[in-house]
Amino acid sequence: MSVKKINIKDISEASGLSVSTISRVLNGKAKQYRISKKTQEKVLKIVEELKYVPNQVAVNLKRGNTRTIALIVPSLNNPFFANIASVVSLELRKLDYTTLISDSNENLEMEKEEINQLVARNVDGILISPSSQETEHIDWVVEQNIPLVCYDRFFSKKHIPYVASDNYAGAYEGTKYLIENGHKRIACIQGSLLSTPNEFRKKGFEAMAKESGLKDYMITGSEFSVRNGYTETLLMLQAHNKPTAIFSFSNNIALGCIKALKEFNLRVPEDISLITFDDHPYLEYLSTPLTCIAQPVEEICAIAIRHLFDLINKREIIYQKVQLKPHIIHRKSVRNIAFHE
Amino acid sequence: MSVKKINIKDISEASGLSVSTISRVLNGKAKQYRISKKTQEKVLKIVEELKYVPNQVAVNLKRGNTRTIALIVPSLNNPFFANIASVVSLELRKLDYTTLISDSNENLEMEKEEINQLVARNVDGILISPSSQETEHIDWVVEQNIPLVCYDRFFSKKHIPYVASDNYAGAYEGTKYLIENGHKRIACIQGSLLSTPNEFRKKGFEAMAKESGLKDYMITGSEFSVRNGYTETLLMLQAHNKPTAIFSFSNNIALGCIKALKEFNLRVPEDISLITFDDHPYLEYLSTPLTCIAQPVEEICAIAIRHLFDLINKREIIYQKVQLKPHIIHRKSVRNIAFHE
DNA sequence: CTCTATATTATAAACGTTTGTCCTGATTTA
DNA sequence: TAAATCAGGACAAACGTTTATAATATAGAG
Repeated sequence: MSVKKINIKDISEASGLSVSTISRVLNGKAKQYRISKKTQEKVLKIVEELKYVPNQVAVNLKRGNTRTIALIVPSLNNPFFANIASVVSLELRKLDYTTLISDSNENLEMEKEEINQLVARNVDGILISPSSQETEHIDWVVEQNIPLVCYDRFFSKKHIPYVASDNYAGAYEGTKYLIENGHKRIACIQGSLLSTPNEFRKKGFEAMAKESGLKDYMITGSEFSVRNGYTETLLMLQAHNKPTAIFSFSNNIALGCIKALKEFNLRVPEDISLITFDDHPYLEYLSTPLTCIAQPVEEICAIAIRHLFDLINKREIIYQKVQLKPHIIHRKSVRNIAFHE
Repeated sequence: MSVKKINIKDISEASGLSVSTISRVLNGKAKQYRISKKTQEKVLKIVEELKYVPNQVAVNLKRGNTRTIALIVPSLNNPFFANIASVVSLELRKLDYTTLISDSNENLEMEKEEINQLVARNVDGILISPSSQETEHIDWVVEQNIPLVCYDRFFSKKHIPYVASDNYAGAYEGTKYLIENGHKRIACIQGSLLSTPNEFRKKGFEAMAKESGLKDYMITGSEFSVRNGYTETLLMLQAHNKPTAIFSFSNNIALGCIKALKEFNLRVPEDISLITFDDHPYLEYLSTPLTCIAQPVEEICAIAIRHLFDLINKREIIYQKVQLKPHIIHRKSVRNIAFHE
């Protein structure tokens, strides 16, 4: 039953050829070393028969690379990142690379541990959406010449390549849209204060607010989670003057928001308007189809991967910082109240 | 800038101790080999200073195991599996194992390739939701004594451990619920014909149909996808006598279903009732909160992991087949039409 | 028939660890 | 005082590959 795992030496013995010959035909170096057709066929035949597949661990050790890219996401439970994980792993597979998906749980310590693991495992590159602005562990990676690029979140103060949405523009436009629809009392529910997307979304919002003379607004919340969206909404609904519109800074926040609104029997958009960052297939079929600011996920992944491979292949690399414009998907959750009050 | 990756030999030289001593203190075998406190501290200090982290590739090669478990999902874009991926990777991390998530894209060839890769990479175990009933590649894994357990989908004809929902019971109960609510014309939209969950859901449905004398039903569809749900719904809505209820066999199918229903301006449940397999956070907030048959995801993951580790640790293992009862979450998408026609 | 090319395959070092075994002093036992 | 024990650590083989280099055989040239 239990067949010993067969290795290249077994093939060598079974064929009467040396291991180097086996290795060479298996690695397509047959002509380079002028190995006869006959020998090649013999090798291939035996390999086939014995179902030999080279031990990648040994190969990796010898070659020093692993054809593996690590993808660190803050949370796989966030559909935005699940989506990214799916896209990235499919893309990388096309390039014949394996993806190692790591969930840092929005936790710096876990992230550090993971980075350690990943470096120890000799990954060829790292794609990361960092959970904080702390960079010591990241610097360590870079020092070792391990290619690393940030996606979605990045380090504002470091020269580390990244690709992200233009969150400033997204928030700016979203806010503009709200204001154009007559909203004068707007509440933002933000996510992790430490993340760059949040920082820029906040700035974009504030810029538009300032520009249009909006005074009556609040920015609250502290986590990209359902719970945060829920409790913050609950809180603001009990304040003396409720906002006429809520700007949610992520899909999970929006979900919490909707939950709270429903419990309060508030209709969207009749009683209150809602706009959120991040699209999701279900958004269109909610009791009120949700207007959102959609990020160009596929493009972000594609460019991040390209940058990473530029690094891996040591191609001429300009200091890469890319911001992609998100776009508003208009659905039904924002009401025009310009003439209603 | 570019620091050469430091290895155990560097530590040995820097400390004037032999590599075996370094290795031993790092692996907690200090007392076993009676290494003095002083030496231990010295080693630890230098390791700390130089930020040495052992090359896992070499460790793996030497030890023959990788502390890595592969999780093969048919599609990460399916929230059900994304959820599983998240839960499994978090659980495994607690056990100090790394998870290698692989997306087989519902595609047997890809699955085979991946299994090859995974075996070549010396994973310590495989958790798989197979994309077909073909088992040649699986048998090959088992022959090599690589622990493998199926989750969600499995092989009906093989003695391979699995843990899944009791899909028969789920469909049986779901159908019963529909019938109790007066539905006499029911359409099922099924998923992949090759998958066991689909097989049992279909059987459960048919059993209940037979038991209650239901004659007027149809079973259609062939994929666990949004598109399948969409087109099948479109088709059945154009038939001469529309069903009064639709039983969707997965979340993605339901999404397609909802989309088609909306395009036809059909209200749920006033015009047509809908029930689906799989829960999802958004279901509660859809224009009609969707009644569903929820699978015990966390339990499935937990048990699958336990079985896998039983195998890994060669514990006494009874031929393990586990089916967990799903439960109906009652929301608003099924209408009682018992007295309406 | 010897010599040089040329075609083909073998040998062995190296990748970075772990670990069984051996070695050296020092201390204790008898 | 010789033998035995023990503390502390070093050596070197092994894991399964890849690859530079060496080796051998064959054939054609002269």
